[in-house]
Amino acid sequence: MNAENIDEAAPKKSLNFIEAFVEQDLKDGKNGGRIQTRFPPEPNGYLHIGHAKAICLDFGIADNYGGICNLRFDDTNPVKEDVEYVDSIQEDIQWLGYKWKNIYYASDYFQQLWDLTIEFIKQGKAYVDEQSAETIAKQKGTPTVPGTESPYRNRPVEESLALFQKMNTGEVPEGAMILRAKIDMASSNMHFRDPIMYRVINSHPHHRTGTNWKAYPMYDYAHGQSDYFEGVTHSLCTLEFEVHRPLYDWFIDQFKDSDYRPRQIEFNRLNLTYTVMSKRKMLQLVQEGLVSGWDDPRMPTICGLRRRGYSPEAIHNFIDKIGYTKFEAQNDIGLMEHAVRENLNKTAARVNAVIDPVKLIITNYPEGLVEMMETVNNPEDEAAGTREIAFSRELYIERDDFMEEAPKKYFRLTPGQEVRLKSAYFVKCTSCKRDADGRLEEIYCEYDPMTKSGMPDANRKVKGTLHWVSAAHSLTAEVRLYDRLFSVENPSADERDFRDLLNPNSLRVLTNCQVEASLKNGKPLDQFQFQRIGYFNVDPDSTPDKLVFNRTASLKDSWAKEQGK
RNA sequence: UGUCUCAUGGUGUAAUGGUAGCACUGCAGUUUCUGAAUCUGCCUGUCCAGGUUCGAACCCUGGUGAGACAACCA
Repeated sequence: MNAENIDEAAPKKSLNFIEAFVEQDLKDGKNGGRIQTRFPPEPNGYLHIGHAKAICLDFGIADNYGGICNLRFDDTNPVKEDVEYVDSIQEDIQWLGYKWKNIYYASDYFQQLWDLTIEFIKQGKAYVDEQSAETIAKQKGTPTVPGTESPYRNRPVEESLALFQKMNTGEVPEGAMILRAKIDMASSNMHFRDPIMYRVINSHPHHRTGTNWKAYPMYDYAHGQSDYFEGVTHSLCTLEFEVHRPLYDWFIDQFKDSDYRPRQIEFNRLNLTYTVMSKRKMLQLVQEGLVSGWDDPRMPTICGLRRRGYSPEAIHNFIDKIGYTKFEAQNDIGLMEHAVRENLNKTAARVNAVIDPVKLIITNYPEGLVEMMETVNNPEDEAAGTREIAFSRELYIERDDFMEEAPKKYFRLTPGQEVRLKSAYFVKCTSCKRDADGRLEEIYCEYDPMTKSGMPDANRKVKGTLHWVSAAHSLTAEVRLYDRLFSVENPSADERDFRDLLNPNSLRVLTNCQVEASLKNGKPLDQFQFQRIGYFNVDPDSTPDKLVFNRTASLKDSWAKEQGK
């Protein structure tokens, strides 16, 4: 490459294939240069991290190309839908930082769709089929065997028209009649074998239209037409809809009356290792009480991640890292953890907490003396400032920060080895006391008064640094790490830090967690492990299943231990 | 024995006819007031076989492998 080209080449940002399509459409002058997308959830569950991937794309494309993105609830099946979900979906999208232009509901188009369908039937392109679901399924054939035509296929238009009207009055029981498009029972694409356009549902009222309608349009019909009504230019969806695209286009062609046409483009859905993302399974976890709700921190829902301490930025970072392609991928949960660490390391305030405390007594430190030690709130953000924490003769440290007989690479407290107490002094262990069962009760050590933080001697090299709380100044909290209840009988935080715990700050936390749940059929649910290292959002109203923990040093150890290494 | 889609290190992704690059993981080292984070280095890749071309991850042909499709779900 010669010198002239370098300047042009350098800033070139690689596009994902969808952006490339959009740019090509723009270049071709399609749809008058308009860009419009939509995020079309069915309100039948809470949004999860997989939806976040779609949301970032739908809203992101609109933002990047000066277009608009609407929120549309695909509420064509009242059996599964509920306003609870409508509300939570809106909340979660907003939390992610996106603003839709308009909110639409597929149910808003029921009348329009109905009128269109009447015309469609009059043209002889659809018929009412009165066969049972089983019969129809049988006649459909298989992917390799052509289907057979329904005996009702060529019934008079007037008859279909009259029956279609009846389908919506309530006199037709569910399952007795459906409206089918007359296409091709021998098509190699199963979706063309006279697809169902309308079915009767009168067992459940619709969450918005109540009992006004008894006949409801199916996805394949309603979705494309909704896109068309709204002026969507790029209808982005996941790979499993690839086979539906020809039908999507077919229905558009039947009704379109201008040059404008929406275009469906598919991308790969998010598959996260160790993570259950099926709405059906998540619903089961909620209904059977295996989790505290859709926002249980172990859930991969947006609200669960929010409670777990993920920030919208962290989720955006993660989505940016994984990309959009045409093939199924397995995304490592580690990548998501990396994204959240990257973000929260810069923003989360740290506090001290001891989970499994053991008393550390500094034998040469004056009894009754209390020194206030200054410590930083966030080592990666000077603006976060400092706070003071009380230091005294008797402290608590983490039980596994001490080993009487330590292996060579153990950098924490062990007899004869000097370590730093974070923001305080260097101490050297002299001895320890054990109870009759050999359980560690107290550790004794001596401090070096010349090594207080900030003093010249504090620059001396030590291998290890430990966190601690002052016994007399600490408070006890009952904390739960996900499914594990840690009842800390001894104080777990100094007073100052305990107040921090009640602040709505993101805090680091250790979250080793494995859940095994059983499904109704007795088969074990995929063993899933929601998070190894995580962060927690602590809010004042929260129940005590929150834990603050400022140490990351031993995470690798504890994880290795769990793996039996 | 159909139709559609896809195939790049362990994983995730770039390169769209012109030097296979980036990130995560792993390993090694560095640094740090907690072994995290940071920083550095290393390892590892174009599914196979032909063809077109000066040149192929990319275009063509044929294999192989994977996923989606047979809900009155979306």
